[in-house]
Amino acid sequence: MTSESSNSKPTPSRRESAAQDKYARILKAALELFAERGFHGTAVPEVAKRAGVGAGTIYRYFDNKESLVNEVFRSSKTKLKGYLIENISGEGSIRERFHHFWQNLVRFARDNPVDFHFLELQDHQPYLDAESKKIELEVLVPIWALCVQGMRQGDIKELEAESLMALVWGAFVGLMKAESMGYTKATNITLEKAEEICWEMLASRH
Amino acid sequence: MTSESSNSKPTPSRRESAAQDKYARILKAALELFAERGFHGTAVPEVAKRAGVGAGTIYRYFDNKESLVNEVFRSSKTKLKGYLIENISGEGSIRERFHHFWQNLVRFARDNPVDFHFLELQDHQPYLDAESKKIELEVLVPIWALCVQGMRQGDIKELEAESLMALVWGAFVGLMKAESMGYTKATNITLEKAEEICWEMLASRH
Amino acid sequence: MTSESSNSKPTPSRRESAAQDKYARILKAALELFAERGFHGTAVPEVAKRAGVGAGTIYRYFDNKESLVNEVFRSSKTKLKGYLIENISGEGSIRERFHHFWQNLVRFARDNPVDFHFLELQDHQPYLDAESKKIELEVLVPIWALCVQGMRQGDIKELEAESLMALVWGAFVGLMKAESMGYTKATNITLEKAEEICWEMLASRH
Amino acid sequence: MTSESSNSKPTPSRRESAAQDKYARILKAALELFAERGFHGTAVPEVAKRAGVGAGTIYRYFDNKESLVNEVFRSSKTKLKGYLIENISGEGSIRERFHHFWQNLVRFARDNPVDFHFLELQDHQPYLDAESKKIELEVLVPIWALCVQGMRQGDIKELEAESLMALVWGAFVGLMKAESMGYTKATNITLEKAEEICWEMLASRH
DNA sequence: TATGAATGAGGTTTCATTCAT
DNA sequence: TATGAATGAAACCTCATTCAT
Repeated sequence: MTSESSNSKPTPSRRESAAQDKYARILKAALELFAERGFHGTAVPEVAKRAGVGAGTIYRYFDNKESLVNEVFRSSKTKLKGYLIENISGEGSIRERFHHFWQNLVRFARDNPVDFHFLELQDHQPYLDAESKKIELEVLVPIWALCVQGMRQGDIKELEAESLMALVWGAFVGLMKAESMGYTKATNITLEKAEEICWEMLASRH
Repeated sequence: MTSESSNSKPTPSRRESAAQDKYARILKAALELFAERGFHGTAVPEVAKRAGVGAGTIYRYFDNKESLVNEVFRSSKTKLKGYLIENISGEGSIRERFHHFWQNLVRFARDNPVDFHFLELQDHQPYLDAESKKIELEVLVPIWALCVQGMRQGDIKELEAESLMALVWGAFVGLMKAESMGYTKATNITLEKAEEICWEMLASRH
Repeated sequence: MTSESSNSKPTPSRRESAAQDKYARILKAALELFAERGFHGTAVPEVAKRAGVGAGTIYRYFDNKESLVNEVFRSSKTKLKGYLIENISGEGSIRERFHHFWQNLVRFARDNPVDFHFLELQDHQPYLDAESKKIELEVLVPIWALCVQGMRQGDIKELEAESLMALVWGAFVGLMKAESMGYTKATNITLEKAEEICWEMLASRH
Repeated sequence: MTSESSNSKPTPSRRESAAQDKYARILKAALELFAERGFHGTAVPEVAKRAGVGAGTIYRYFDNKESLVNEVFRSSKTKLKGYLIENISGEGSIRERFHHFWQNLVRFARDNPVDFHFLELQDHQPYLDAESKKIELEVLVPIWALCVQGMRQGDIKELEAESLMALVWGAFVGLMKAESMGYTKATNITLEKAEEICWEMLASRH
């Protein structure tokens, strides 16, 4: 009996996976709409419609709209975190590890443009709860570690790590934003040059 | 006796200035709330309350909420434009002119933190009208000119001007955002170092 | 010294006539708008604008919007009354007097289409006050008298006078309404034939 | 046990009929209030209250207030159309068919006084949409056909059909209006006489 | 006396959330 | 469990009326 068979008595796992699918669809629909129109500009029934579920169903998976946006935020941030930690900690020179960081960022933005847009082009502060703020920090930790180690080794400038990170991150976001507004096209070449430029922002001169 | 004295005979200018004052108060209140909660997160009567006027009064000065946010946007962008054009065009080395640009930006963000927050931390695209988009471009023109001239003189890297601008602007915004989120404190020293760092993003190496 | 001279001390009569003019302009503007959009569909400031006066001025001449519409109603009904009483009472055969009545009605509708439209195409009941209802009756009296006398003389059918009047009046209104809706064109010939037809509604057959 | 019994297992049709009932209640409430106070004089929440539903519910069944009034109009006109077509086309003498027409009109006005009042005592032009205007014409077609055929047969006067119709229809409306204003009482006898009188308006004299 | 800017109550409409099915 | 019809609070906006000038 295959899993597609019309089993009239659904197994727990079948049920569970159906629920997981529904949860995922709601999250995806919410992400898309929040990214496009912002939190207050998005109606819950619209999310339901796009997710292909009833409006009431959303409230079986999420306490309320604010809870939903926090889950979306955590989902996107967690995804971002997954990209960023690849090949960044541990071995290799600081330059090499920065290269990985940059590529991770590029990959995330290319693979998940909607998540990226949602995370960077909104002001989430008004509705973020404690757990979401915690995740936000977790994303930054490995980058911060990279900066601090780079400073200790003398490869990175002696400036507050937080400020350096903010400059580099901001530069990347600025480039993506310019692209999304149609001011420029972030080609691979541009992004490679941008990497070099941003590295020079960090690198101490010997 | 100056014209500001409590003249008991109301003149047209008195009325006019009362209206101007009211207009300004509405614009200010709207800016503050839009910056804090976004367009959709702000209710018109809240704006009215903060401006100290009746809800209906707003509609004597602005056609509708969308028109209001566009006027706020134009007001902030125009203010920014005013800051940015100081000492930027014309004489001096590219480095000097970049210094002025950076200082103008810092001054604007310091003098008008709410305008800065409003302009940079929202996604305005959905409601911007043609006139607002025009102003948006006007702000960028002098910076673009600086980049292009710098390239011609060999002082600035050979990369699309739009991308370079986006990187520098983004870096600055990133720093300010980090500060507003409490990650760092953008002291004068930090900002000076940031200027140097950002200049190096632009500067070609001889 | 002409009446147009810039006399700084207006005579009482000058003042009075200025006031009368303003009153008349308000009444006219209100009539036009009420006829076009109905009572609830018309905004008082619109009336003021069309009358070329300030919104507040209306409240110097009329207690409130309801009072205004009643004055408009009385004004139009009084005008109608003036038309209707011409050559109708007193001498001549019933047929001749009916002819005058019909012509009066036609003249009124032709001379004052807006008044006619206002009086006949609205449901005034909800806001008419006692005085207005009184005038409404006054308009009907001479016609009623004509009917009753015609009955006594055996020229008019033996049916309740009120019903006969209603049929004839309704027929005329129906014709005018059909014209205003574009279903037909009430030419002089049509109106003459209509007169004959309506007379036959009333006339007893010998 | 009939299908109207209190079936404890809700069927789609049960839901459907509940919705139909709600739709009908809203339509009825709207008709009553529009007839009484006109379109602009009626507030949507008032309609909701009278229909026994929440204010928001109305917007699940109708796009907006204007759409609601058009549906009410079409509903009433369709009802009227249903009455008017009975026994009017086809066989019988013109006089007989006019008799049916008149009786249909009387029956409609007696059975549906609110619809009649709504249809005749308002100026609908400002908000009628194309579909509503189409229905308006459809109602008139069979009467118009009756007139034209009567003319061909020499039974009806040689006057524009539209004008004749307007006179007769107007006469009837006048009578009903006079009754609703308390000027007269349209008894069966009055109505029979009125029929005869109106027929004479149409009938050609041989 | 005349004005029209100002107001807030009330209009139309939307939407987060609930609950009967 | 899932639905989506229903709701009423609250959104945006209008307008009858007032009142400082």
